[in-house]
Amino acid sequence: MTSRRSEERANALADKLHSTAIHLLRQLRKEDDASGLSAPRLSALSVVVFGGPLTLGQLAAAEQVKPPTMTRIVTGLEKDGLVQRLDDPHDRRLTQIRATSKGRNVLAAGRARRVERLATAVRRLGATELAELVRGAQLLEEIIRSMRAERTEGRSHRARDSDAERRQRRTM
Amino acid sequence: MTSRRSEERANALADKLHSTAIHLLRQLRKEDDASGLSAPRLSALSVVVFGGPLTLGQLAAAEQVKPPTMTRIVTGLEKDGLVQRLDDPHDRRLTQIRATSKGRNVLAAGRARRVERLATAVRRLGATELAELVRGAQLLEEIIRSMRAERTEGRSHRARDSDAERRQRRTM
DNA sequence: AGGTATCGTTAGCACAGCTAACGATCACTC
DNA sequence: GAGTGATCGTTAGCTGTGCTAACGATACCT
Repeated sequence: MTSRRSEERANALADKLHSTAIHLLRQLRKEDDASGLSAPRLSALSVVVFGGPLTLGQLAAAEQVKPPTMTRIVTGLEKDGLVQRLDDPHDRRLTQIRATSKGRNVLAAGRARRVERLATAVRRLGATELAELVRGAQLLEEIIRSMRAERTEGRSHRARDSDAERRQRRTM
Repeated sequence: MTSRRSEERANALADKLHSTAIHLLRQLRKEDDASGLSAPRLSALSVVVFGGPLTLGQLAAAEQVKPPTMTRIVTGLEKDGLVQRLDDPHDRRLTQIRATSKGRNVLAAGRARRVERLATAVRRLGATELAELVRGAQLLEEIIRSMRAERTEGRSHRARDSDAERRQRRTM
């Protein structure tokens, strides 16, 4: 039973999370230049490094991006010698993406640099606040997971049928 | 006294906040098509609506963006009839940006639509969890504020001197 | 073998971010 | 008052990210 009151609070919170995420990323983007890696590239590289070799399609899905977009990101990373494209011997349509040792090194450095400012600020928190923020991040992560799930199941209860919706459905 | 242990936790948290923000915005971006307003435009419009009339430069600063970028965003909003450019009678170099009534209406609708998915997910939380998330958002907001402040003061303790740093300093 | 599906790429669009350079205006000084 | 320098917004041009549409290559399946 969602009361009028708690619904408003949920809306306000959603709104704040939205703008907060925007501003956080705008701040962090400023550190990108230092590592020479943009956010999408850094994020993709991270998946490749930690997620082992995987196909371009899998990588695109993991990053919630369409294949053409990931093609370009990988091309950029490859040009910098951070990842390799490898032919899959079993299915030659696939191209496996693997991190090079340079990629692993750069990731460690770049990632550290990128989060440094954030981590510095986070370190100023007391233990209690840190725990609270960890909890908040955890909740937000679950929420995002549930949002993603919502997109592929139980669509019928959703009323509107915008372009975005149709496109989404088409590409499923 | 920052222990080795808590430093690691801070790094891990910073890392998680980073990727979480990326994924949250990627999800929300999918709703943009529905409102016809991209995230930067929606955000700028929001500032104009709630922050009253303000100059383009102030708007750019508020959105942490360079003036040329804001010029284009405002041009787009103006083309859609959501904001107006007004000459300042006291200083004719300035252009005041003001929201139209259409802009106010569209903001309400678009903003609601954009956060709808997020709000829906948020509403599934229990009261306790909601409070926890509110607290987390609040902490994160403060952290971002402190990050921004750090950029303009006490720069000396920062060791590296990258292109990004230099550019930042130059444009201060 | 032939048709269909899948994968990655290419081409082409829109948008957001930046710097550099410029014109217009203001403010200050001589 | 005239000139000099600062400030504001715009324009031009670059890079990068995201998308769809269309295509070639390969695999699968009957």
